[in-house]
Amino acid sequence: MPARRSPEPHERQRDPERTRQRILEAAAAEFGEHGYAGARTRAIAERAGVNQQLVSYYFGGKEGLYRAMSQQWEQRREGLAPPGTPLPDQLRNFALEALRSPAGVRMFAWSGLQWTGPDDDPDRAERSRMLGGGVDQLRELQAAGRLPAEVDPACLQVMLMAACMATTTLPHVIEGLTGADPRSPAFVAHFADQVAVLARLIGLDPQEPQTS
Amino acid sequence: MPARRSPEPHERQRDPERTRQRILEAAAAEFGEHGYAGARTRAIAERAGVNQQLVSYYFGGKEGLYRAMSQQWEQRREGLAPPGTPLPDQLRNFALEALRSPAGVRMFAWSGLQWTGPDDDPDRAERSRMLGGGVDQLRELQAAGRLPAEVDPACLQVMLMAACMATTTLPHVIEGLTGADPRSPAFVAHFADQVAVLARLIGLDPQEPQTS
DNA sequence: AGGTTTGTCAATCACATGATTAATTGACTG
DNA sequence: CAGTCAATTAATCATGTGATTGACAAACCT
Repeated sequence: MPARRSPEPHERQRDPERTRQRILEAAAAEFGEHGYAGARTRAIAERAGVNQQLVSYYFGGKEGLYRAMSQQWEQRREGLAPPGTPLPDQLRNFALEALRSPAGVRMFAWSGLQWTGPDDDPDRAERSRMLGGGVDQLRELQAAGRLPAEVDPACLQVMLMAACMATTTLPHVIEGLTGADPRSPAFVAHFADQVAVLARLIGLDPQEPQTS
Repeated sequence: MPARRSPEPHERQRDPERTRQRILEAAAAEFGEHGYAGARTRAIAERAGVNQQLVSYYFGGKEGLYRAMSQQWEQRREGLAPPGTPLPDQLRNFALEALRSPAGVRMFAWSGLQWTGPDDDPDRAERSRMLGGGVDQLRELQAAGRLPAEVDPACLQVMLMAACMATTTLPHVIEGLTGADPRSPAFVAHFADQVAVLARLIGLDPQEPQTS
Protein backbone atom coordinates (compact mmCIF):
# COMPACT_ATOMS: atom_id res chain seq x y z
CA MET A 1 0.00 0.00 0.00
CA PRO A 2 1.35 3.40 -0.96
CA ALA A 3 0.52 5.16 2.30
CA ARG A 4 2.57 8.26 1.66
CA ARG A 5 3.92 10.12 4.62
CA SER A 6 3.85 13.82 3.70
CA PRO A 7 1.54 14.47 0.76
CA GLU A 8 2.03 17.76 -1.03
CA PRO A 9 -0.76 20.24 -0.22
CA HIS A 10 -2.26 20.04 -3.68
CA GLU A 11 -2.52 16.25 -3.49
CA ARG A 12 -4.24 16.10 -0.16
CA GLN A 13 -7.81 14.98 0.01
CA ARG A 14 -8.51 17.70 2.52
CA ASP A 15 -7.15 21.06 1.56
CA PRO A 16 -9.01 23.97 3.14
CA GLU A 17 -7.06 26.60 1.26
CA ARG A 18 -7.77 25.02 -2.05
CA THR A 19 -11.43 24.64 -1.17
CA ARG A 20 -11.69 28.28 -0.16
CA GLN A 21 -10.17 29.24 -3.47
CA ARG A 22 -12.49 27.03 -5.47
CA ILE A 23 -15.47 28.59 -3.75
CA LEU A 24 -14.19 32.09 -4.45
CA GLU A 25 -13.70 31.29 -8.11
CA ALA A 26 -17.13 29.75 -8.41
CA ALA A 27 -18.58 32.78 -6.65
CA ALA A 28 -16.92 35.16 -9.10
CA ALA A 29 -18.44 33.24 -11.99
CA GLU A 30 -21.92 33.05 -10.50
CA PHE A 31 -22.06 36.60 -9.14
CA GLY A 32 -20.59 37.88 -12.36
CA GLU A 33 -23.26 36.20 -14.43
CA HIS A 34 -26.31 36.99 -12.35
CA GLY A 35 -25.39 39.74 -9.92
CA TYR A 36 -25.80 39.50 -6.18
CA ALA A 37 -29.57 39.04 -6.07
CA GLY A 38 -29.63 36.67 -9.01
CA ALA A 39 -26.81 34.44 -7.82
CA ARG A 40 -27.73 31.22 -6.05
CA THR A 41 -25.63 29.85 -3.22
CA ARG A 42 -26.45 26.33 -4.33
CA ALA A 43 -25.19 27.07 -7.80
CA ILE A 44 -21.92 28.38 -6.40
CA ALA A 45 -21.43 25.23 -4.33
CA GLU A 46 -22.13 23.06 -7.35
CA ARG A 47 -19.73 25.01 -9.55
CA ALA A 48 -17.07 24.62 -6.88
CA GLY A 49 -17.88 20.94 -6.51
CA VAL A 50 -18.33 21.23 -2.77
CA ASN A 51 -21.09 21.08 -0.24
CA GLN A 52 -23.27 24.14 0.10
CA GLN A 53 -22.66 24.39 3.81
CA LEU A 54 -19.01 25.19 3.24
CA VAL A 55 -20.04 28.61 2.03
CA SER A 56 -21.32 29.37 5.49
CA TYR A 57 -18.39 27.57 7.09
CA TYR A 58 -15.74 29.61 5.34
CA PHE A 59 -17.40 32.93 4.63
CA GLY A 60 -20.40 33.13 6.91
CA GLY A 61 -23.05 32.99 4.23
CA LYS A 62 -23.83 34.56 0.90
CA GLU A 63 -23.16 38.14 1.90
CA GLY A 64 -19.84 37.35 3.51
CA LEU A 65 -18.78 35.43 0.44
CA TYR A 66 -19.74 38.33 -1.79
CA ARG A 67 -17.70 40.73 0.29
CA ALA A 68 -14.67 38.47 0.43
CA MET A 69 -14.70 37.91 -3.29
CA SER A 70 -15.35 41.48 -4.38
CA GLN A 71 -12.56 42.64 -2.13
CA GLN A 72 -10.21 40.11 -3.67
CA TRP A 73 -11.10 41.43 -7.09
CA GLU A 74 -10.56 45.03 -6.14
CA GLN A 75 -7.09 44.15 -4.97
CA ARG A 76 -6.34 42.23 -8.11
CA ARG A 77 -7.46 45.25 -10.13
CA GLU A 78 -4.81 47.39 -8.53
CA GLY A 79 -2.07 45.80 -10.58
CA LEU A 80 -3.91 46.62 -13.77
CA ALA A 81 -2.38 49.94 -14.77
CA PRO A 82 1.43 50.09 -14.60
CA PRO A 83 2.37 53.74 -13.96
CA GLY A 84 4.54 54.29 -17.00
CA THR A 85 2.08 53.12 -19.63
CA PRO A 86 0.76 55.74 -22.06
CA LEU A 87 -2.90 56.45 -21.49
CA PRO A 88 -4.24 55.09 -24.78
CA ASP A 89 -2.57 51.75 -24.15
CA GLN A 90 -3.71 51.76 -20.56
CA LEU A 91 -7.29 52.22 -21.71
CA ARG A 92 -6.98 49.58 -24.39
CA ASN A 93 -5.74 47.16 -21.77
CA PHE A 94 -8.64 47.94 -19.53
CA ALA A 95 -11.05 47.33 -22.37
CA LEU A 96 -9.31 44.01 -23.08
CA GLU A 97 -9.91 42.99 -19.50
CA ALA A 98 -13.39 41.97 -20.64
CA LEU A 99 -11.59 39.14 -22.39
CA ARG A 100 -9.14 38.12 -19.66
CA SER A 101 -11.55 38.11 -16.76
CA PRO A 102 -15.09 38.76 -17.90
CA ALA A 103 -16.39 37.82 -14.47
CA GLY A 104 -14.30 40.52 -12.84
CA VAL A 105 -15.48 43.25 -15.17
CA ARG A 106 -19.05 42.15 -14.83
CA MET A 107 -18.81 42.14 -11.07
CA PHE A 108 -17.44 45.64 -11.20
CA ALA A 109 -20.40 46.70 -13.32
CA TRP A 110 -22.95 45.06 -11.05
CA SER A 111 -21.41 46.71 -8.03
CA GLY A 112 -21.96 50.10 -9.64
CA LEU A 113 -25.67 49.55 -10.05
CA GLN A 114 -26.02 48.09 -6.60
CA TRP A 115 -24.08 50.92 -5.02
CA THR A 116 -26.20 52.90 -2.60
CA GLY A 117 -23.74 55.34 -1.09
CA PRO A 118 -20.27 55.93 0.36
CA ASP A 119 -21.31 54.08 3.48
CA ASP A 120 -21.77 50.35 3.26
CA ASP A 121 -19.23 50.23 0.43
CA PRO A 122 -16.59 47.83 1.72
CA ASP A 123 -14.30 48.31 -1.27
CA ARG A 124 -14.23 52.08 -1.20
CA ALA A 125 -10.67 52.22 0.09
CA GLU A 126 -9.16 49.86 -2.47
CA ARG A 127 -11.02 51.53 -5.27
CA SER A 128 -9.94 55.08 -4.61
CA ARG A 129 -6.38 53.92 -4.05
CA MET A 130 -6.39 52.19 -7.42
CA LEU A 131 -7.99 55.01 -9.39
CA GLY A 132 -5.89 57.94 -8.28
CA GLY A 133 -3.13 57.44 -10.83
CA GLY A 134 -5.16 57.92 -13.99
CA VAL A 135 -6.57 61.27 -12.95
CA ASP A 136 -3.13 62.53 -11.97
CA GLN A 137 -1.85 61.81 -15.45
CA LEU A 138 -4.73 63.75 -16.96
CA ARG A 139 -4.04 66.66 -14.61
CA GLU A 140 -0.41 66.76 -15.70
CA LEU A 141 -1.50 66.70 -19.30
CA GLN A 142 -3.82 69.60 -18.61
CA ALA A 143 -1.13 71.51 -16.75
CA ALA A 144 1.07 71.05 -19.79
CA GLY A 145 -1.61 72.78 -21.84
CA ARG A 146 -2.37 69.70 -23.91
CA LEU A 147 -5.92 69.51 -22.57
CA PRO A 148 -8.38 72.43 -22.53
CA ALA A 149 -8.92 74.11 -19.19
CA GLU A 150 -12.65 73.44 -19.30
CA VAL A 151 -12.04 69.69 -19.01
CA ASP A 152 -12.57 68.17 -15.57
CA PRO A 153 -9.93 65.41 -15.43
CA ALA A 154 -11.83 63.26 -12.97
CA CYS A 155 -14.96 63.29 -15.12
CA LEU A 156 -12.94 62.51 -18.22
CA GLN A 157 -11.35 59.56 -16.48
CA VAL A 158 -14.78 58.25 -15.45
CA MET A 159 -16.15 58.66 -18.96
CA LEU A 160 -13.23 56.79 -20.44
CA MET A 161 -13.59 53.96 -17.94
CA ALA A 162 -17.27 53.70 -18.78
CA ALA A 163 -16.38 53.60 -22.45
CA CYS A 164 -13.89 50.80 -21.87
CA MET A 165 -16.52 48.69 -20.15
CA ALA A 166 -19.13 49.09 -22.85
CA THR A 167 -18.74 45.58 -24.27
CA THR A 168 -19.84 44.40 -20.86
CA THR A 169 -22.35 47.07 -19.90
CA LEU A 170 -24.02 47.74 -23.24
CA PRO A 171 -23.90 44.49 -25.19
CA HIS A 172 -27.49 44.95 -26.32
CA VAL A 173 -26.66 48.32 -27.83
CA ILE A 174 -23.62 46.92 -29.58
CA GLU A 175 -25.51 44.00 -30.97
CA GLY A 176 -28.33 46.19 -32.19
CA LEU A 177 -25.94 48.67 -33.76
CA THR A 178 -23.31 46.48 -35.37
CA GLY A 179 -24.87 43.04 -35.48
CA ALA A 180 -21.62 41.65 -34.07
CA ASP A 181 -21.35 39.49 -30.98
CA PRO A 182 -20.27 41.96 -28.28
CA ARG A 183 -18.48 39.25 -26.35
CA SER A 184 -16.55 37.60 -29.14
CA PRO A 185 -12.78 38.01 -28.78
CA ALA A 186 -12.63 39.54 -32.24
CA PHE A 187 -15.08 42.27 -31.44
CA VAL A 188 -13.70 43.03 -27.98
CA ALA A 189 -10.26 43.44 -29.51
CA HIS A 190 -11.63 45.74 -32.18
CA PHE A 191 -13.48 47.74 -29.58
CA ALA A 192 -10.38 48.05 -27.44
CA ASP A 193 -8.54 49.46 -30.44
CA GLN A 194 -11.32 51.96 -30.91
CA VAL A 195 -10.99 53.05 -27.31
CA ALA A 196 -7.34 53.75 -27.97
CA VAL A 197 -8.30 55.65 -31.12
CA LEU A 198 -10.69 57.76 -29.08
CA ALA A 199 -7.97 58.48 -26.55
CA ARG A 200 -5.65 59.58 -29.32
CA LEU A 201 -8.41 61.75 -30.79
CA ILE A 202 -8.66 63.60 -27.51
CA GLY A 203 -4.93 64.07 -27.54
CA LEU A 204 -3.82 61.67 -24.86
CA ASP A 205 -0.91 60.44 -26.95
CA PRO A 206 2.45 60.31 -25.26
CA GLN A 207 4.21 63.47 -26.35
CA GLU A 208 7.45 63.09 -28.28
CA PRO A 209 10.21 63.83 -25.73
CA GLN A 210 9.63 67.57 -25.19
CA THR A 211 10.72 70.03 -27.92
CA SER A 212 11.30 73.18 -25.85
CA MET B 1 -75.58 62.90 -1.39
CA PRO B 2 -73.49 64.02 -4.28
CA ALA B 3 -73.97 60.89 -6.34
CA ARG B 4 -72.48 62.23 -9.52
CA ARG B 5 -73.55 60.68 -12.77
CA SER B 6 -70.44 60.61 -14.92
CA PRO B 7 -67.35 60.85 -12.77
CA GLU B 8 -64.17 61.75 -14.56
CA PRO B 9 -61.94 58.71 -15.00
CA HIS B 10 -59.39 59.96 -12.54
CA GLU B 11 -62.01 60.40 -9.82
CA ARG B 12 -63.51 56.94 -10.07
CA GLN B 13 -62.81 54.46 -7.37
CA ARG B 14 -62.34 51.77 -9.96
CA ASP B 15 -60.19 52.75 -12.86
CA PRO B 16 -58.36 49.88 -14.51
CA GLU B 17 -56.33 52.08 -16.81
CA ARG B 18 -55.09 54.17 -13.96
CA THR B 19 -54.31 51.09 -11.91
CA ARG B 20 -52.34 49.56 -14.77
CA GLN B 21 -50.36 52.74 -15.03
CA ARG B 22 -49.68 52.92 -11.32
CA ILE B 23 -48.37 49.39 -11.37
CA LEU B 24 -46.13 50.15 -14.32
CA GLU B 25 -44.70 53.18 -12.58
CA ALA B 26 -44.11 51.28 -9.38
CA ALA B 27 -42.48 48.53 -11.39
CA ALA B 28 -40.13 50.98 -13.06
CA ALA B 29 -39.06 52.29 -9.68
CA GLU B 30 -38.59 48.87 -8.12
CA PHE B 31 -36.91 47.21 -11.10
CA GLY B 32 -34.78 50.29 -11.57
CA GLU B 33 -33.55 50.17 -8.01
CA HIS B 34 -32.93 46.46 -7.63
CA GLY B 35 -32.86 44.94 -11.09
CA TYR B 36 -35.06 42.04 -12.17
CA ALA B 37 -33.83 39.45 -9.71
CA GLY B 38 -33.68 41.87 -6.82
CA ALA B 39 -37.13 43.36 -7.37
CA ARG B 40 -39.99 42.02 -5.22
CA THR B 41 -43.50 41.72 -6.59
CA ARG B 42 -44.87 42.55 -3.16
CA ALA B 43 -42.85 45.74 -3.03
CA ILE B 44 -44.20 46.77 -6.43
CA ALA B 45 -47.77 46.21 -5.28
CA GLU B 46 -47.16 48.21 -2.13
CA ARG B 47 -45.57 51.08 -4.03
CA ALA B 48 -48.55 51.15 -6.36
CA GLY B 49 -50.93 50.91 -3.43
CA VAL B 50 -52.73 47.94 -4.88
CA ASN B 51 -53.14 44.27 -4.17
CA GLN B 52 -50.34 42.01 -5.23
CA GLN B 53 -52.61 39.80 -7.25
CA LEU B 54 -53.31 42.61 -9.69
CA VAL B 55 -49.81 42.15 -11.04
CA SER B 56 -50.79 38.72 -12.23
CA TYR B 57 -54.24 39.96 -13.25
CA TYR B 58 -52.94 42.64 -15.57
CA PHE B 59 -49.55 41.42 -16.68
CA GLY B 60 -49.48 37.72 -15.97
CA GLY B 61 -46.83 37.77 -13.29
CA LYS B 62 -43.45 39.29 -12.63
CA GLU B 63 -41.91 38.45 -15.96
CA GLY B 64 -44.85 39.75 -17.94
CA LEU B 65 -44.78 42.96 -15.98
CA TYR B 66 -41.07 43.35 -16.61
CA ARG B 67 -41.53 42.89 -20.33
CA ALA B 68 -44.45 45.29 -20.53
CA MET B 69 -42.61 47.97 -18.62
CA SER B 70 -39.27 47.68 -20.33
CA GLN B 71 -40.97 47.83 -23.70
CA GLN B 72 -42.82 50.96 -22.66
CA TRP B 73 -39.52 52.53 -21.68
CA GLU B 74 -37.83 51.63 -24.93
CA GLN B 75 -40.61 53.34 -26.79
CA ARG B 76 -40.41 56.41 -24.60
CA ARG B 77 -36.69 56.55 -25.30
CA GLU B 78 -37.29 56.90 -29.00
CA GLY B 79 -38.40 60.50 -28.64
CA LEU B 80 -35.18 61.36 -26.87
CA ALA B 81 -33.02 62.56 -29.71
CA PRO B 82 -34.65 65.05 -32.11
CA PRO B 83 -32.92 64.68 -35.48
CA GLY B 84 -31.70 68.23 -35.92
CA THR B 85 -29.93 68.56 -32.59
CA PRO B 86 -26.13 68.93 -32.69
CA LEU B 87 -24.39 65.88 -31.29
CA PRO B 88 -22.83 67.49 -28.23
CA ASP B 89 -26.22 68.74 -27.07
CA GLN B 90 -27.81 65.42 -27.88
CA LEU B 91 -25.27 63.71 -25.67
CA ARG B 92 -25.66 66.24 -22.91
CA ASN B 93 -29.39 65.64 -22.97
CA PHE B 94 -28.90 61.92 -22.73
CA ALA B 95 -26.62 62.39 -19.75
CA LEU B 96 -29.23 64.61 -18.13
CA GLU B 97 -31.76 61.83 -18.51
CA ALA B 98 -30.29 60.43 -15.30
CA LEU B 99 -32.00 63.38 -13.65
CA ARG B 100 -35.32 63.30 -15.46
CA SER B 101 -35.98 59.59 -15.21
CA PRO B 102 -33.33 57.83 -13.16
CA ALA B 103 -35.41 54.68 -13.10
CA GLY B 104 -35.42 54.54 -16.89
CA VAL B 105 -31.68 54.90 -17.22
CA ARG B 106 -31.07 52.39 -14.48
CA MET B 107 -33.39 49.89 -16.12
CA PHE B 108 -31.50 50.35 -19.35
CA ALA B 109 -28.26 49.63 -17.52
CA TRP B 110 -29.60 46.53 -15.77
CA SER B 111 -30.90 45.20 -19.06
CA GLY B 112 -27.39 45.39 -20.48
CA LEU B 113 -25.93 43.21 -17.78
CA GLN B 114 -28.81 40.78 -17.93
CA TRP B 115 -28.60 40.54 -21.68
CA THR B 116 -27.74 37.04 -22.83
CA GLY B 117 -28.00 37.27 -26.58
CA PRO B 118 -29.93 38.55 -29.59
CA ASP B 119 -32.59 35.93 -28.94
CA ASP B 120 -34.86 36.40 -25.97
CA ASP B 121 -34.39 40.15 -26.22
CA PRO B 122 -37.93 41.46 -26.58
CA ASP B 123 -36.85 45.08 -27.04
CA ARG B 124 -34.32 44.46 -29.78
CA ALA B 125 -36.51 45.97 -32.44
CA GLU B 126 -37.28 49.22 -30.64
CA ARG B 127 -33.69 49.63 -29.61
CA SER B 128 -32.10 49.34 -33.00
CA ARG B 129 -34.78 51.59 -34.47
CA MET B 130 -33.98 54.23 -31.88
CA LEU B 131 -30.21 54.06 -32.17
CA GLY B 132 -29.78 54.24 -35.89
CA GLY B 133 -29.81 58.04 -36.11
CA GLY B 134 -26.75 58.78 -34.03
CA VAL B 135 -24.46 56.53 -36.01
CA ASP B 136 -25.66 57.99 -39.27
CA GLN B 137 -24.66 61.45 -38.12
CA LEU B 138 -21.21 60.20 -37.21
CA ARG B 139 -20.87 58.55 -40.60
CA GLU B 140 -21.74 61.78 -42.35
CA LEU B 141 -19.23 63.59 -40.22
CA GLN B 142 -16.63 61.03 -41.21
CA ALA B 143 -17.57 61.26 -44.86
CA ALA B 144 -17.06 65.01 -44.59
CA GLY B 145 -13.52 64.34 -43.42
CA ARG B 146 -14.08 65.77 -39.98
CA LEU B 147 -13.47 62.41 -38.30
CA PRO B 148 -10.41 60.20 -38.97
CA ALA B 149 -10.97 57.16 -41.17
CA GLU B 150 -9.77 54.79 -38.50
CA VAL B 151 -12.78 55.62 -36.34
CA ASP B 152 -15.60 53.08 -36.30
CA PRO B 153 -18.71 55.26 -35.98
CA ALA B 154 -20.80 52.57 -34.33
CA CYS B 155 -18.17 51.93 -31.67
CA LEU B 156 -17.77 55.63 -31.05
CA GLN B 157 -21.50 55.97 -30.58
CA VAL B 158 -21.51 53.12 -28.09
CA MET B 159 -18.59 54.57 -26.16
CA LEU B 160 -20.28 57.96 -25.95
CA MET B 161 -23.51 56.39 -24.74
CA ALA B 162 -21.62 54.50 -22.07
CA ALA B 163 -19.93 57.72 -21.04
CA CYS B 164 -23.28 59.50 -20.76
CA MET B 165 -24.59 56.81 -18.42
CA ALA B 166 -21.62 56.85 -16.10
CA THR B 167 -23.38 58.72 -13.29
CA THR B 168 -25.70 55.75 -13.18
CA THR B 169 -23.33 52.88 -13.98
CA LEU B 170 -20.20 54.00 -12.14
CA PRO B 171 -21.36 55.99 -9.12
CA HIS B 172 -18.83 54.24 -6.91
CA VAL B 173 -15.98 55.32 -9.15
CA ILE B 174 -17.25 58.88 -9.25
CA GLU B 175 -17.63 59.05 -5.51
CA GLY B 176 -14.19 57.63 -4.93
CA LEU B 177 -12.60 59.96 -7.45
CA THR B 178 -14.32 63.26 -6.79
CA GLY B 179 -15.96 62.83 -3.41
CA ALA B 180 -19.12 64.31 -4.89
CA ASP B 181 -22.54 62.66 -4.76
CA PRO B 182 -22.87 61.09 -8.23
CA ARG B 183 -26.63 61.41 -8.14
CA SER B 184 -26.98 64.97 -6.98
CA PRO B 185 -28.55 67.26 -9.60
CA ALA B 186 -25.56 69.55 -9.37
CA PHE B 187 -23.06 66.84 -10.21
CA VAL B 188 -25.15 65.23 -12.92
CA ALA B 189 -25.48 68.61 -14.60
CA HIS B 190 -21.74 69.17 -14.36
CA PHE B 191 -21.07 65.73 -15.73
CA ALA B 192 -23.46 66.31 -18.62
CA ASP B 193 -21.54 69.45 -19.49
CA GLN B 194 -18.33 67.46 -19.44
CA VAL B 195 -19.81 64.96 -21.85
CA ALA B 196 -20.54 67.84 -24.21
CA VAL B 197 -16.98 69.07 -23.71
CA LEU B 198 -15.69 65.65 -24.65
CA ALA B 199 -17.86 65.62 -27.73
CA ARG B 200 -16.46 68.99 -28.76
CA LEU B 201 -12.94 67.76 -28.10
CA ILE B 202 -13.48 64.99 -30.58
CA GLY B 203 -14.75 67.49 -33.05
CA LEU B 204 -18.44 66.76 -33.08
CA ASP B 205 -19.33 70.45 -33.08
CA PRO B 206 -21.88 71.59 -35.60
CA GLN B 207 -19.81 73.05 -38.42
CA GLU B 208 -20.35 76.74 -39.19
CA PRO B 209 -22.50 76.79 -42.36
CA GLN B 210 -19.97 75.50 -44.90
CA THR B 211 -17.24 77.85 -46.17
CA SER B 212 -16.54 76.39 -49.57
C1' DA C 1 -3.03 3.91 19.68
C1' DG C 2 -6.39 7.30 21.66
C1' DG C 3 -8.34 11.69 21.80
C1' DT C 4 -9.01 16.25 19.93
C1' DT C 5 -9.49 19.48 16.36
C1' DT C 6 -10.71 20.73 11.81
C1' DG C 7 -12.66 20.02 7.29
C1' DT C 8 -16.65 18.02 4.81
C1' DC C 9 -21.16 16.25 3.98
C1' DA C 10 -26.25 14.93 4.06
C1' DA C 11 -30.53 16.19 5.79
C1' DT C 12 -33.54 19.55 7.20
C1' DC C 13 -35.43 24.14 8.72
C1' DA C 14 -37.60 28.61 8.62
C1' DC C 15 -38.84 31.86 5.72
C1' DA C 16 -39.68 34.81 1.64
C1' DT C 17 -41.32 34.73 -2.77
C1' DG C 18 -44.32 34.45 -6.84
C1' DA C 19 -48.46 32.43 -7.94
C1' DT C 20 -53.22 30.76 -7.31
C1' DT C 21 -57.90 30.40 -5.55
C1' DA C 22 -62.01 32.00 -4.16
C1' DA C 23 -64.63 35.57 -2.19
C1' DT C 24 -66.14 40.66 -2.39
C1' DT C 25 -67.18 44.88 -4.22
C1' DG C 26 -68.30 48.32 -7.56
C1' DA C 27 -70.11 49.48 -12.13
C1' DC C 28 -73.01 48.80 -16.12
C1' DT C 29 -77.32 46.64 -18.64
C1' DG C 30 -81.96 45.81 -19.53
C1' DC D 1 -83.95 46.64 -9.28
C1' DA D 2 -82.02 42.28 -10.42
C1' DG D 3 -78.25 40.33 -12.86
C1' DT D 4 -73.91 40.13 -14.91
C1' DC D 5 -69.31 41.23 -15.67
C1' DA D 6 -65.08 43.57 -14.54
C1' DA D 7 -62.02 45.20 -10.93
C1' DT D 8 -60.12 44.37 -6.50
C1' DT D 9 -59.14 42.04 -2.35
C1' DA D 10 -57.87 38.52 1.32
C1' DA D 11 -56.19 34.19 2.30
C1' DT D 12 -53.46 30.44 1.01
C1' DC D 13 -50.21 27.52 -1.63
C1' DA D 14 -45.99 25.45 -3.63
C1' DT D 15 -41.59 26.15 -4.09
C1' DG D 16 -36.92 27.94 -4.03
C1' DT D 17 -33.79 30.06 -0.95
C1' DG D 18 -30.17 30.82 2.49
C1' DA D 19 -29.10 29.02 6.78
C1' DT D 20 -28.65 25.53 10.52
C1' DT D 21 -27.98 21.15 12.72
C1' DG D 22 -25.69 17.10 13.67
C1' DA D 23 -23.15 13.24 12.03
C1' DC D 24 -18.62 11.78 10.55
C1' DA D 25 -14.12 11.44 8.71
C1' DA D 26 -9.55 12.97 7.78
C1' DA D 27 -5.58 15.17 9.87
C1' DC D 28 -3.00 16.46 14.10
C1' DC D 29 -1.07 15.81 18.71
C1' DT D 30 0.92 13.20 22.52
